[in-house]
Amino acid sequence: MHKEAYELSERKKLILRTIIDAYIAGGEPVGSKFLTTNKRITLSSATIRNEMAELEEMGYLTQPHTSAGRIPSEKGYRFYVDSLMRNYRLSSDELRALNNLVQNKISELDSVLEYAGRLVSSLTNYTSLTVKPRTDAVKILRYKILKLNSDGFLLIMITATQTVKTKYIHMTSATDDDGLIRLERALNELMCDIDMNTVTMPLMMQLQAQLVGYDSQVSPVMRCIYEAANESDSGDLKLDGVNRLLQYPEFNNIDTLSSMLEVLERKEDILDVVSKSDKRLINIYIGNEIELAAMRHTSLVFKTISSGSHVVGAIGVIGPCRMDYSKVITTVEYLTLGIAGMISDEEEDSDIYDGYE
Amino acid sequence: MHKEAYELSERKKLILRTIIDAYIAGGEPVGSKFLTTNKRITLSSATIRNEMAELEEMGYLTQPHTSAGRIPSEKGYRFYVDSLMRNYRLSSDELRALNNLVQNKISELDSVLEYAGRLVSSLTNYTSLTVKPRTDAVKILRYKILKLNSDGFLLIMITATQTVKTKYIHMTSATDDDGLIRLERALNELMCDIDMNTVTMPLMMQLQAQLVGYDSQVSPVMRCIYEAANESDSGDLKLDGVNRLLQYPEFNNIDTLSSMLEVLERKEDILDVVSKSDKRLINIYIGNEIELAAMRHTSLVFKTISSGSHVVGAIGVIGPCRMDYSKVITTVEYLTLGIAGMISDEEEDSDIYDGYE
DNA sequence: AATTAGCACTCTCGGGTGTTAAGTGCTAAT
DNA sequence: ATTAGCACTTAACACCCGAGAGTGCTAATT
Repeated sequence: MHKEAYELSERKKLILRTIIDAYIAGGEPVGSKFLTTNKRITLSSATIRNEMAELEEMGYLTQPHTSAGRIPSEKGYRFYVDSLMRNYRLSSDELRALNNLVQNKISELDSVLEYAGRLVSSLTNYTSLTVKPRTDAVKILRYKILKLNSDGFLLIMITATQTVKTKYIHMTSATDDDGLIRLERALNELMCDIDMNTVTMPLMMQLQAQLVGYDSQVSPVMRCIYEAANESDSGDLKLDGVNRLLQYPEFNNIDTLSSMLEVLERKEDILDVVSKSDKRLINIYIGNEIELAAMRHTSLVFKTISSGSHVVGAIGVIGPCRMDYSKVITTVEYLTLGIAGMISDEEEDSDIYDGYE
Repeated sequence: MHKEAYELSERKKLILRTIIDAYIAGGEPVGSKFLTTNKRITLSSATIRNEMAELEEMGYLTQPHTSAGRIPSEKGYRFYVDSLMRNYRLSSDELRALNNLVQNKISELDSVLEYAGRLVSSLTNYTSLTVKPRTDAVKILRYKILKLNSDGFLLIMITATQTVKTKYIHMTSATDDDGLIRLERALNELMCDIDMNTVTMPLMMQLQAQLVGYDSQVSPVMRCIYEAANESDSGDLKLDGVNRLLQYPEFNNIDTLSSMLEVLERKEDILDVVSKSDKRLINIYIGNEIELAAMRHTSLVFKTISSGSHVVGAIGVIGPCRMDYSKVITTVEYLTLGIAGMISDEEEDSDIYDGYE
């Protein structure tokens, strides 16, 4: 699969994997002597040292200083994630917690994501992130007008993405029922399924023409429609368990921590990364693999949740490069699949999206 | 106003104020020698030392260790805020930034709060917080039913707080228009302006009775109404500029920082404090004045934004006890007033709340 | 030819020590 | 009542030293 796979002997792979496992678990540089305690490695420390020196030369390991053990480099982690890592088996407790959330069928996606974030953070002990995707400008398929009282009416818009938006519109001058019916008809004739940025003067004039006598209503209505169509939910990123990062020695340094918090606060950047990501597979960014300079010492793992063809959210984890990738990946994948299933179940009940905001 | 005001000679007050001003500005314990450089104080360091010793005995100052200068105690800060502090004058740059936000009439309250938070944080250099209040279970004043297609209809609910909620309801069995009209009428007769927790069996049976032939529709509708009424927007707290706290030496200690982040993550606690606060004046909590143990070393300043009689949000600042109270108070008050004004302007345009989510 | 034992070397970490600077409290003089 | 002067306390910093961990290299062993 990878060129590197042929570059390394089985023995080197074993040593590399053992080192990375140990470093992920303990967080301290791993020395040759420690490796001799591993049952699967029956070599003297000297031989291991030679192998480690070669692995370092090849770029899989680095040394914090000459008299310390080795720690994985980014290339090392990458190879580990791609080829070496063992599958994590969720414990029964963990499974129970995860299933609990999925089966508990909380109807609103927002709260599902909130609980999911909290759960992922507590299970993995890293910071979790949940994303609600941005919804771009949207086309409106159909209009309904509902007179509420003598002062105004409710404009109901059904969008192309099968959601409903409503706006209350205050009537500047009394408009009789006939006017509202004509307005509704005119909107449905002229303003359906078009890109709001292409509304031109001729169209506007046509609209005005159809509504002679009620044209004072047109401009507030148009404003509302325009707003509703462009209400781009710019995407929402929520984090949970930020303070968990503090327990890892790599963030005991104030500078590292500071740059980390800065990243977490630049939510647009993270949203950008998520929006540009693979929508079907799990995404793993290790250290500098992400373009953000301040994320040099952190890794990001996430997966989007899809319902049918469209993305409804994403769940992931942010933590140190020394992350328990195996556990994180398993947890995130299990949960995203579960939530996707839960949503598609729900959609069987109702074709249109039930409950929106 | 305060008993303490009589306890202190003018000279003590001058010394105390000068110490607190200096400590807020510099963050380092203030010694007697430094105070002699102040033009308004024409005393020798020895005299000042005596006064400082007395102020310490009275509880306004403390000493980190015997050979350090003095720092204000919580009592000291409290007295400073209540009686000693000078008014801060916003600079023209600051005024411009603040006015810019207020005059820029962004229509959605959400984005206004978001920008306001960012602005407050950047102007004061502390962490800002913005709160959208929780909306409790709500009574529904009126129902409208709108048939969208043969599969289902839209249930529109106008609430007592003048907002509109809609739910799409899937029809299990085909229901003709007459059924929907009768459903709407029955809901408006029986289910208006009542507390959802008091819906009793007799009421349910009455409802069923009015809808003979269509009763299969009743239970999903009831479920939706119940959900809509109890969709308690549990309040939303957003923070901005968390990383700014790192620049203050009081948070250079990992433990302090950790407990701080923990507090920031327990948003419910902060929401609680805000919801129980004074709705008209600015609220200032210094250190332990707040019940949360982990906030021992932080202060919280905030003010709610009201439109007419109801609270639409709150803006504030979290920072070290050594906070530039004067600047923070002025900034927060100016901005909350500005936003309140901006909202009430808007409400002149439309009686009902225009644009909700 | 591959592996291993042995050893000199390097580097960090923690503890101990001495010095410096800041600031105090007290006493006696003004 | 105020102040000068002085002895005292303490944190902070720099410095040194030894212990411990781990390495790379060489020579011996399998």
